Amino acid sequence: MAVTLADVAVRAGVSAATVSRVLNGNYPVAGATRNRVLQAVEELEYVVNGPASALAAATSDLVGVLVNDIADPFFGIMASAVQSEIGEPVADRPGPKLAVVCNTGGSPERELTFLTLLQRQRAASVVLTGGALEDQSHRAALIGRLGRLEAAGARVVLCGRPPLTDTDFPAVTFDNRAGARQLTEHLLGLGHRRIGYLAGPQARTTTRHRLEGHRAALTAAGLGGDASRLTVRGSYDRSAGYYGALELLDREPGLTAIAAANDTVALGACAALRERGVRIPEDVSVTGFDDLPFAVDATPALTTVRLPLHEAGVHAGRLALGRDEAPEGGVLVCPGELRVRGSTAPPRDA
Amino acid sequence: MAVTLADVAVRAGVSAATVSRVLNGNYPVAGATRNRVLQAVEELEYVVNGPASALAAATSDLVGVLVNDIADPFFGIMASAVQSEIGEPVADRPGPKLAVVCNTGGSPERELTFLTLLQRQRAASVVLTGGALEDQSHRAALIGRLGRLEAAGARVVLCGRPPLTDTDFPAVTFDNRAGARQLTEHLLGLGHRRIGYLAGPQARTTTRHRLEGHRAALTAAGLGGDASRLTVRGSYDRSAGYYGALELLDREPGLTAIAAANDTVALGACAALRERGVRIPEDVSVTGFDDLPFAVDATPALTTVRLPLHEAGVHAGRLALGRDEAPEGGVLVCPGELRVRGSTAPPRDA
DNA sequence: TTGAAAGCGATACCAA
DNA sequence: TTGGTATCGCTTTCAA
Repeated sequence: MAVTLADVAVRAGVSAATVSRVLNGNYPVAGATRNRVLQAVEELEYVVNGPASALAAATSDLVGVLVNDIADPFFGIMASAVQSEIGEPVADRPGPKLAVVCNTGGSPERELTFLTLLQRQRAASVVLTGGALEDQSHRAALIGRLGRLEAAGARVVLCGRPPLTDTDFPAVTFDNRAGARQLTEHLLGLGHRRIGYLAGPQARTTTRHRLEGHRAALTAAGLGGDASRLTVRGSYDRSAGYYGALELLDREPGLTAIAAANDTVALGACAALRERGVRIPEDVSVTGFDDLPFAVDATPALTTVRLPLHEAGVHAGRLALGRDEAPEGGVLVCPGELRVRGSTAPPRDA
Repeated sequence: MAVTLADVAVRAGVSAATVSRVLNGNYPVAGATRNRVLQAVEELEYVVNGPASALAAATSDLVGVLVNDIADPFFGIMASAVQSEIGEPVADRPGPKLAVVCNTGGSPERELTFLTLLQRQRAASVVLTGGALEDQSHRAALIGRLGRLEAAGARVVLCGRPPLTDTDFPAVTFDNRAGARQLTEHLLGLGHRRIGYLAGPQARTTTRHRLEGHRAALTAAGLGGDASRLTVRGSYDRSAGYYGALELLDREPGLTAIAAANDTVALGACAALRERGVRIPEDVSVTGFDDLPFAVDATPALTTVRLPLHEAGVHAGRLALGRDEAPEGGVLVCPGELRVRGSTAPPRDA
């Protein structure tokens, strides 16, 4: 049988209550007693029984992090940002928390299922990252689930998706519209006129907002007419960028630039262009939306809209821990900031 | 207060024991009773209390997956393979397990710490993925931790690292030596004679085995003399590939090929070369070790040694679940398989 | 086939 | 500053 708190108590010659107090450090204990307890813990190699303590305290030290695609470095960075934030020992609360990374794969059902699983584990908090599905019935189901989670004592934080109306869960969001607009404006400023756009999957907040920003820029430049012909939709992965770029070249051989809804897609597009013998950035410029270390040096011509993702993850982590006040109106917007990296070539016919 | 098993029992007009039996499905219950219980569960929106059940049953349905770098798609793929193997999450049945992805960042201390946290959660099993540190004292500490985990009832599986001598934890491994050797032999077969090598971090099993394979190929070709001059060490990330490639070009301007210890490093190398105006694959060929969807179309000239990663994850998942017999001697080797993708150009002076 | 009741291991309240 | 002890919600014999 495993060593229990009672064993430690006997060894240290104190009561179970005292051991618990020492371990949780949230109650005054005499120095000498304290040392004896710690020594007993050491000698017996005692490891707290998480479930038992979660049962008694009615909360665990698990933090759920829902991601759309765990193989995408974007989410990897978010997850580790949250983990490093919650992993540090905190003054007011005992015990480092453990992040449970749940990969929904973008599936709404799995999103709901994971939330139930996390509720079952009595997760201390839950961070939902990445774009949300724009679907009324899913939205309703989601709100129901999150409401029950909150009622069960969990803290809910949205990170990278807009706040849920009719709820007041704190949200850390990006200004996707403005960012995408800046991105396209930048290309326009360089003289590009035939710009393809690789959009994300249907009915996602990020997809829509970024596309809106892109179109707004085009329209302002009097190029709104071509917009829909030069937009290809796909998922947020590399293959979408690959096939999307080929499709764009097909539709418009005179293309001089491609803007992608995220960096992973942009990399796929670069691959397709290279395979076709198209030079980057001399024949076509490719730009992606995120700003991952991942993408930084992969495509030297990449123009990125800087979104402090890591920082956002930390914010979400703090909110999940309850260390920050929820921001004004429950929403914290991480502003976009344009950053041009390497050379972004002018269009061929400029 | 949250809905409990007792509430469901009252509602269904049965005892708590019966509800438990219905929910766990591991005991005969009359059909009618069963239905009444399930209906009550539905009506009350009952969610099992994981900690309570883990306490009573002395085991949880958490499976820990330790990874070296969660932002590396390699580990993302491993993690999701394990997750999908241990069970498509289903809310109403306690069967499916939940993967807890722990990012060690390659730090030995964090590795140990996470293992303690997982033991505390009474994890049903633990999968350690990726190369292991070659350090006696860490190895001893690790064996101690894993032994205690096992004693506490957890199943331990190694995936992508060699078996631990003096223990009998099942292991799923890759033939890193043979794979790396094949990779370099392939380059040699194409006529390359000045081949740079981007090795991984010090004291890692994968680093050493792959380097040995590479050197064996060079030595067999009578090129062992240049090996150490043309080897640069770094971490397993993109920037290591970036700076490593620049360093290699510096040391040997006449370089015609670069082999990298993994795909992420290879991509970094490609970036550096492009930035320097070196053509890939015309001036220099770059090859990476893994075979990730991630890398597949990123570098068309990439020569890869195919390692069935997903399959390895599945194996690890099965072993973690106890669904497979532990393989002979506790070790399952996933053989390497050479696969050439795209064109790998001949050396300039060939 | 079902119910009653004894734990599982830690927490926190109430005394001392 | 400490100890005793009643929970917490579920699982699992043991009886019925």
